[in-house]
Amino acid sequence: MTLSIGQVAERTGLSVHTLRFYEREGLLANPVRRAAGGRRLYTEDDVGWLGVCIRLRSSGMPLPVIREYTELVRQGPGNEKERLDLLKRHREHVLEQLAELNACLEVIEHKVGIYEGRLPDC
Amino acid sequence: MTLSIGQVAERTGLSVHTLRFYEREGLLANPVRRAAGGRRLYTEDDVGWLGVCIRLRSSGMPLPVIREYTELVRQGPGNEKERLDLLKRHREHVLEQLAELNACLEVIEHKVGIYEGRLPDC
DNA sequence: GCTTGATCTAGAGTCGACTCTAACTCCTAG
DNA sequence: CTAGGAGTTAGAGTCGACTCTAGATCAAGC
Repeated sequence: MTLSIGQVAERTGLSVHTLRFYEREGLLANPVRRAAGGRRLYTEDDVGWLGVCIRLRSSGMPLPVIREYTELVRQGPGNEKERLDLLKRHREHVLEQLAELNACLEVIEHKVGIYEGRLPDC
Repeated sequence: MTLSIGQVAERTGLSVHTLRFYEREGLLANPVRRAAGGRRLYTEDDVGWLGVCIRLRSSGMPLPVIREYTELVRQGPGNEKERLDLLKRHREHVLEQLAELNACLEVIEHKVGIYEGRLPDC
């Protein structure tokens, strides 16, 4: 079973523009198949991979780094160490973001506390 | 005691360019004082406020919204409800980001687990 | 007085990540 | 057989947030 670009857009929440853009940027693990006539045919696997990309993006991984990771995957077995390194580096980055966000949350909670009159103003 | 733009840059981690840019964008609660000769003189209060701005920014608040909040603060007492609304809206946004980041972290941990051989590949 | 380094302004440039346009093709329903 | 909607490409445009440049001024040490 294959999906059109419009169906994939609906499923992933990405626009068709963005899907084509991501493809041009080399973010897809396997080249997207084409129907006679040149239209893209996506598989469920493609959608799954896009899901991973979306997660990596939304956690702040730049497109070039996602491409790098994609290329490692595309090359097949033999570079697991590099993939692991890349993921671990990103994990650190995510943990830093979580810490920073929590610090921000504290600032906000504090101010909300003040404005709700639960805390003395400073 | 006052600080030069360079000293504030050092303390906040923002560049002097960014400090001037933020001022132009209306992100400072009080207008920055000037020395004879036109140089900026920052107070500790200014640095404190910049710290808040940095936190709001790093948690994804767009500059125009920070300006909006700044303007409410600048107007003085009487608009606490609006400030509170704005902060609460942002708090929701931060909580969503935390949830999303945690979801990303799970994906990453899962993949790391696979590459470390602790999990069966899928 | 002279040099050096920080600061000033106005405005231009950059960068990442989309987002859209134009001009065309293709498929389906009526 | 034709009208409309979805798809195609190459390339241009936008947007947010900086980041830098040019050319001038200022303050401190020699």
